[in-house]
Amino acid sequence: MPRPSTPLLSPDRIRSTALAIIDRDGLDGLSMRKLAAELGVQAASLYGHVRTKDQLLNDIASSILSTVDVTGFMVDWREGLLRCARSYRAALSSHPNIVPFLAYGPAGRDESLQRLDLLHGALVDAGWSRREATMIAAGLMYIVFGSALSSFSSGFSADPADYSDRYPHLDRAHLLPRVARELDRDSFELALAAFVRGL
Amino acid sequence: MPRPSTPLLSPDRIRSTALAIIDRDGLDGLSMRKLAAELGVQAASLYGHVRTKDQLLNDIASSILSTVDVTGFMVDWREGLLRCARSYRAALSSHPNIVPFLAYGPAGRDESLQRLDLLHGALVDAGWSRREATMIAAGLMYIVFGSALSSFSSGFSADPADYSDRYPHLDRAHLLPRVARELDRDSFELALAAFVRGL
DNA sequence: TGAGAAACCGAACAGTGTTAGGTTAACCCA
DNA sequence: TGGGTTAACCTAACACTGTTCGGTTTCTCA
Repeated sequence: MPRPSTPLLSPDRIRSTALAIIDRDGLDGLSMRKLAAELGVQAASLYGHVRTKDQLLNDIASSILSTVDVTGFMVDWREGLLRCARSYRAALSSHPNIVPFLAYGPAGRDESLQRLDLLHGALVDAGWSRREATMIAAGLMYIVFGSALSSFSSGFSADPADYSDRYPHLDRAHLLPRVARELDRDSFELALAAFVRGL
Repeated sequence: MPRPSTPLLSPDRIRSTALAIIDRDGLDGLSMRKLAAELGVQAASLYGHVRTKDQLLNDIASSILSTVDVTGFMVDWREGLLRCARSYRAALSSHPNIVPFLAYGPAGRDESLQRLDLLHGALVDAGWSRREATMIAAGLMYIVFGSALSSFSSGFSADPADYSDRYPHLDRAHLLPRVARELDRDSFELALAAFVRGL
């Protein structure tokens, strides 16, 4: 098939299909050939619209992070931290399979930095020193990314019986995926509340 | 070269060489052929000592995590949390390039679970409910892993000039790798202290 | 001394991201 | 209406990756 009448590919379609594959099959489940096949196309054709796979993943990540909301900082810096962290986590946990990628490379993404910059400014305005503001923002990111990694409760999804005898103190209930989700959220809320309260 | 008089390979030698490559070249820098070459051997020979690359990485991770110290819980649960978190972070940050691997797969590693179990038991003994203990332990792991990801300060190591104009609020100082290390540690300590204090 | 296992190697398989070069259709301008 | 340019796709290939199969040699143990 040479040049089709209406283009089959567009950066948007590529990104959204790639994200769908990641959501469905995990980060390792995405290959350029598979992505191309899903788009009804050969792998090489993708490179007319996308510079590299890494760039594609970065673009996807950026578009996810762009949904993070840092407004509501004008009220109160504590409230601002809480909202920002919750919004960040919501964005990440809507596509958990891409989090390992974020955790991988450098965080030099524009979206991250713009939001970090806003956060930093708001904290300085609230009376913290620049250094303190940087550390508080970093601490917040620790909790957000740590909780999004899903290596914890969600990582346990094996047979609870395997664990119960070997780790007597661990509550078996949280090994069930359904409970794990909820517990993960509650753990995040607890960590966030404790962190902000302890400042 | 057929069978040599004294074996060239051993699981230990393979693990330590692999870890050295990871430390030097990053997680992506480790391939079985490169590892074999560094050991003066062909890639296929590795599979007589190691089941799979993933298993090798898991073993390396386990040996790193085995250095985490969870003693000192008998004094005080707060002190126990602090020590455990610091020890955990020290272990991770001694080999930062392997952290993305830990952040990736499920945390079903024996070393992780044994320590989590001890932590959990100590918290319950201190009067927390089982559910609370689980969430506190999770929160602690969020901070430890979040801070070990190095996607933050260490991820910025580009030219500070690139950032200063676009993100006016961000302190440029932390873009220097030397300062970043220190700032990362301080951010971790601040987050940890705030978290434990806020409980 | 002989059997069997242990340790390594060469070659191959299926998969990966990516590039070079070719083919055709759509578009724009004369 | 025709001709050249360009955009969009393709096939084929390259250099990798993890892993397996079968073979060769040497060591170990009975």
